[in-house]
Amino acid sequence: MEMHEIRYFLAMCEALNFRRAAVRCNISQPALTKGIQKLEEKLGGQLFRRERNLTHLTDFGRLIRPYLEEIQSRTSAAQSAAHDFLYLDKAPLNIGIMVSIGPLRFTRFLSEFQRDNPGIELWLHEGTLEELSEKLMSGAIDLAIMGLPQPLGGRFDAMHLYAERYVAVFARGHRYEGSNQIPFSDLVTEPYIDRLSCEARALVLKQWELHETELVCTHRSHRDDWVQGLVLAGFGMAVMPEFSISAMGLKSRVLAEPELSRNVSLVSVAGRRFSPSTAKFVKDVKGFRWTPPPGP
DNA sequence: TTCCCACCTATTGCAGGGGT
DNA sequence: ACCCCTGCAATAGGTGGGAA
Repeated sequence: MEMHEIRYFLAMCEALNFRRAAVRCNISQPALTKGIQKLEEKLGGQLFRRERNLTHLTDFGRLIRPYLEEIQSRTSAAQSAAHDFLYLDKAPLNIGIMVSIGPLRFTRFLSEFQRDNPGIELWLHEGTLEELSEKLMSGAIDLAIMGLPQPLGGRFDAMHLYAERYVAVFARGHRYEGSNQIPFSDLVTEPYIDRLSCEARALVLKQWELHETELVCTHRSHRDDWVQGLVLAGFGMAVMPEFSISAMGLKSRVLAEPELSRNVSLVSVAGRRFSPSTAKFVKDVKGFRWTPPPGP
């Protein structure tokens, strides 16, 4: 069954006249007749009773009509959805965000992006490095924001956004408050709260080994909000990227000897063509000033 | 694997004609 | 005069083969 045949049929249902229906469809009357005949042939029954001024739908035609109306309605909806997607109106955009990345550095960008692109519906998906890599490959997400201790290999392109240092976080009144920075050797004597989703976790834990000190780990969690809550409650200190701190009242100092940092990047699948909304996001990310100029 | 071209087939629309 | 159908030509679309 062809779409134009359905269109001709529905025009005939309205006009109940071959000539007038043809005018509505912008075709000649014989073309419309042929179209209706084709449809009748395909459906196996007569749709209209041809009686000059009394041309009308047969019982068979009345039975078929709602189904073909449904097809036309769905087709219009599909065309409308396609238009919205291509012209960035109600266009979905799925972005993966690594669990260890805090919203702090993104709120200004996201606010500008939403203002400039009100038609793009942003969906944020949280996940680990492995989970987001898999979702990128399967197409479940279009882009991912990842913190990378080292460059990604394989089929991925990574666009550098900003670098962030790792800091020690602790509660108010902790002895660290008196220092500008905390050397690792000073870290290993404190009760530690283990961030299981941290991509630098192995590097951090190695410090206890290097300093031949026993690790006193009071709690372990995949969730940064819980880790920060536990630190605030005085259970111990934790190590995390500086822009991942979200809890009010939490204190932090930069880690030193050695310094530890990571690159936050926008990751996409190499060689894969972007959808319009993805292309716009990448363009805006490129144009955004991720590292603010040094203040006065 | 992709692109281009030639050839074949199907579809569409116009002109004209028959029936009422 | 109006409504619908038939025959024919133009056009669009599909297929297969060859080149890059």
